[in-house]
Amino acid sequence: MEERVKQIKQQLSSHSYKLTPQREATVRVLLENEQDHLSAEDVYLLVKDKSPEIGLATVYRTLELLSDLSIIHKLNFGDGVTRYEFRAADADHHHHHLYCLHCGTVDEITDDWLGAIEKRVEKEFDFQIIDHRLTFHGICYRCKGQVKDPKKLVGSKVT
Amino acid sequence: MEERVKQIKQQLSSHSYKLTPQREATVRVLLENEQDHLSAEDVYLLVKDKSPEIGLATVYRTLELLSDLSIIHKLNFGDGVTRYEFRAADADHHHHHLYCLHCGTVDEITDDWLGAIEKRVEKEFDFQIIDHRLTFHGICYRCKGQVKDPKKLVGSKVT
DNA sequence: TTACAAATTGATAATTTTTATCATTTAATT
DNA sequence: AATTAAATGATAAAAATTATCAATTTGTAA
Ligand SMILES: [Zn+2]
Ligand SMILES: [Zn+2]
Ligand SMILES: [Zn+2]
Ligand SMILES: [Zn+2]
Repeated sequence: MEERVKQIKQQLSSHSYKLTPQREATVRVLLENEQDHLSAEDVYLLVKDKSPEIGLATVYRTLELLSDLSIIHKLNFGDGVTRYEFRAADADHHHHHLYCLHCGTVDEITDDWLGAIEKRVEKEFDFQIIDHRLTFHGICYRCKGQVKDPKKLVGSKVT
Repeated sequence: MEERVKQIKQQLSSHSYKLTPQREATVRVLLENEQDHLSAEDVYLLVKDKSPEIGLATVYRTLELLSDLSIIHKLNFGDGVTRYEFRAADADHHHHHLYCLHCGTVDEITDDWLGAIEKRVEKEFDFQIIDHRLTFHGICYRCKGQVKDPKKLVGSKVT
């Protein structure tokens, strides 16, 4: 934790940005909820618990800054808000998501399974891949059996 | 074209919805721009050219309806608006997208390359896949060579 | 056809999320 | 300490989407 914060501090300062108390509070909330996919509002409320003086605009600015520096990732699961999560410190590419259409849970595939497909894309489309997003929409193991007609669930809920 | 419209009319009526003139105009715009990924505003402006009396709310309602019935797909490339495109009439699953971080163009991989990965997901995660979204972010063949430091492009532009 | 009920529409208000503005505060530098 | 730049908080503004509601259209039944 302290190690991660220190590392982020260095990433910021290497681009001439400071790790202000507000930014640090935001970073810590993201680290403490690393397995979640928090919206800006989520982060704001969690930060406010500890540092009630922080403003929403600062949280938005911090998330944008961390995203610009590729310290965190922006995600969108079609529920109207942008969500954020840490990038794996080492991973070049992004893990994958399993989005349950019944309960809304987002599980993760932490490995990158797209290596072979990416090679094909680069070759067949002459497309230089920098990043990717892969999300499966369906029914998670928890909700198995609770859904009569899963096909019905697809549609407006998903982008 | 007429065939597709007729087919959609049947899909609607099988769920007790009517293909009103406004809905038909919207469907035709989507069909005429099938290779694009239009936003609601895009669709609205195009429909308005032919049927100036249509209201924006009706376009939103129609897109939502078509999406609910899985006649069209909602997409999100992180530019703040939801985009729409027809589902391949036959395809069970969705094609993939190549989003150029330099020029914003969206190209398509029309085949589904995820078959093997989906089998793995279903087995290893006990997750029943209904649909998926796969987008690669990078530099398209048109922009090749025009970008000095492609890694810099990743970040805030993308969800 | 006429009468009636339900579905749909258009105009617009309201909501939601995100960004912009700007005066003030904080931090770094001379 | 004085000077400059960076960052913040409050809040206005923008942008996209959804909700409301009176009016219109459509389908059905007498
Ligand atoms: Zn579930
Ligand atoms: Zn994740
Ligand atoms: Zn390009
Ligand atoms: Zn497409």
